[in-house]
Amino acid sequence: MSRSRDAVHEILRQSAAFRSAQDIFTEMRADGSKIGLTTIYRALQALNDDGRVDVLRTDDGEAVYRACATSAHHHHLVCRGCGLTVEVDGPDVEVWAERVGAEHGFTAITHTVEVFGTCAACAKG
Amino acid sequence: MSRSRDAVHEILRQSAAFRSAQDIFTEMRADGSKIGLTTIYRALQALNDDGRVDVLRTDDGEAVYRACATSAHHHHLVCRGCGLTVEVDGPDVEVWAERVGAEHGFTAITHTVEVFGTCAACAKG
DNA sequence: AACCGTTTTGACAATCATTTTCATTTTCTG
DNA sequence: CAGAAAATGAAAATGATTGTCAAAACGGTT
Repeated sequence: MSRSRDAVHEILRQSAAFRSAQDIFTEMRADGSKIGLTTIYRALQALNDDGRVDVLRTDDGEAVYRACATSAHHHHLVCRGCGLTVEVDGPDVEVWAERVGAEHGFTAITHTVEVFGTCAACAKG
Repeated sequence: MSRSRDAVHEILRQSAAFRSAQDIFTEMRADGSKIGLTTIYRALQALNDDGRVDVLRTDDGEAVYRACATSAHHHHLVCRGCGLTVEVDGPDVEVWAERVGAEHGFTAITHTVEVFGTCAACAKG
């Protein structure tokens, strides 16, 4: 529901990179929208609750969001330069995480795995 | 150098969990120290620059620190209940990350991998 | 011990992302 | 269309972190 939420979702769909709330706000305002920053935060939170967008934290603690193609469990390969993101799979990693947890008596294992690098385009400068 | 920095380092050494700046501040003040919060932030930053402490972000974006036993590359298995942390190794994961990056033309690959779970003690309640 | 330049420290203000509050507007539903 | 419920935006409140700056602690030197 809600027009704003769809608009925010749409912005994310059109971007291959993770985007911050401020970032989305700036783009939408530039496009003539009168949306408020608060609404964007609410939309992102709702989209995330519904599993429609993924969120991760940058090194400086800012939350960034992305509309991923799949809702299945996956990881990200993110370009440090332009933010270009590729969704990747890591069956071995899933198994490893479970095993490591079990070996130390931990249960209800979850994990976060993100891979960073410089994409081919950015490497050229 | 600096007394405060050693004091902060010492607090971390005595904890198996990741700790926040505020958290460390509260403990030191309770112990009678007159240290300021600013100094703690500076100490943590310096210790991190020197590679003496690891840092990671909680889900709500707070930075938490830990003095790890090894300075070599490793990952963490963290208890969601008490924060108890075990340093773990994942050779397969390193290889996987490199391969995934290379497959997509990315260079200068790095990665973050953290495993969360409930430790045996916390599972008992 | 008194002196002096350097480093460290801590109180306080400033920043920045995010959340809350609250009154207004929009959307639904009957 | 009325009236209730949900959504919105502006502005204030939070909370972590950083910047500022003057006071305090050091270190080495007479």
